[in-house]
Amino acid sequence: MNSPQIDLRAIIKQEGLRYTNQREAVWLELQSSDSHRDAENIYFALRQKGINISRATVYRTIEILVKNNLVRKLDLGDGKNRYECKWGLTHHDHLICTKCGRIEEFFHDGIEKVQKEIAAQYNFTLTNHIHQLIGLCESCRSDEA
Amino acid sequence: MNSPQIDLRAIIKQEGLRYTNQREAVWLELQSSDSHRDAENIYFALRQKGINISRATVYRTIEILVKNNLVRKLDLGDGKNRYECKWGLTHHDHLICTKCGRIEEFFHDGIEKVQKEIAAQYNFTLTNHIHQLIGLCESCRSDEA
DNA sequence: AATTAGGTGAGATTCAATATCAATAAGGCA
DNA sequence: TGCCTTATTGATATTGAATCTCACCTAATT
Repeated sequence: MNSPQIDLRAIIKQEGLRYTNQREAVWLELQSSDSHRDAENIYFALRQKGINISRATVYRTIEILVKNNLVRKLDLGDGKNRYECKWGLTHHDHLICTKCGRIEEFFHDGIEKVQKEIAAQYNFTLTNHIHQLIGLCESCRSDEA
Repeated sequence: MNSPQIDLRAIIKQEGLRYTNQREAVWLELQSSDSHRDAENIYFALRQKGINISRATVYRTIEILVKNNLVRKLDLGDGKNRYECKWGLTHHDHLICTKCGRIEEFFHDGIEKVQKEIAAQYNFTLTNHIHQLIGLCESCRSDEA
């Protein structure tokens, strides 16, 4: 399921922004992997490929992608944001192993529905949610003790 | 339901730590309000009361309280951790208004159960979870144009 | 009271993320 | 195509929460 060509150029234009090599590069880099990467990781990956880009631009571009719903920002609680390309992915939340950092994705329709009910009950208009199950994965648990 | 006297001294001792004025002060300050406060807020509140304490000690003490399950650390995604005194509170998660910062608390037994099921399914030992519903509260929604 | 090991505070340090601003390049137009 | 306007970029400084350092202080035991 390789990127069925999202037209980033069109999206960027629609926002009244300019389509630059750097913006394209960040988008391609994010698309190249389905893992949960931080900004520094993206930055180094691009530099290593010989692409001239600065941290500032990486951060700025990711922000544009997030705002346009192409990329999801994750806060795993370790002080740095992670990003995952949303393209081709269905919605999911995360299970996180505190020891090895392993991340599993889960989805539960019932929870999604209940979330909406709760929001309605409190008169909130839901725009987002964060749901992370935190613990030890199987192999890390057996390592303990 | 005012603090039915948790014996912080006993807990601190049991940890092999010393019971100091600063540690007591941080605990009392956290107990004095049921809102979601950051470390800086606690720090200033104590200083304003004439208590001599440093940021380092505030952070260190809160960490002790968190480890001993007296205080809950919240990451609301704005770069600073918030803390809430757990004493007398039942478990709950949060609804957060992105505009005014208002925080509502919710609890749903069904979700709690499903979380455990999901963890079991992935062979994770659950130690914690983060569940935040993010959006606009009623009044902020009507403010929007 | 003396001892001693843990605790504290002021300030330095870390680190992710953002701001600054001169230099650069995208994209419309002639 | 070349020019011009203006958004964008990049090197660097800056921010801000949180942590570290280490000399001084104090709780707690004898």
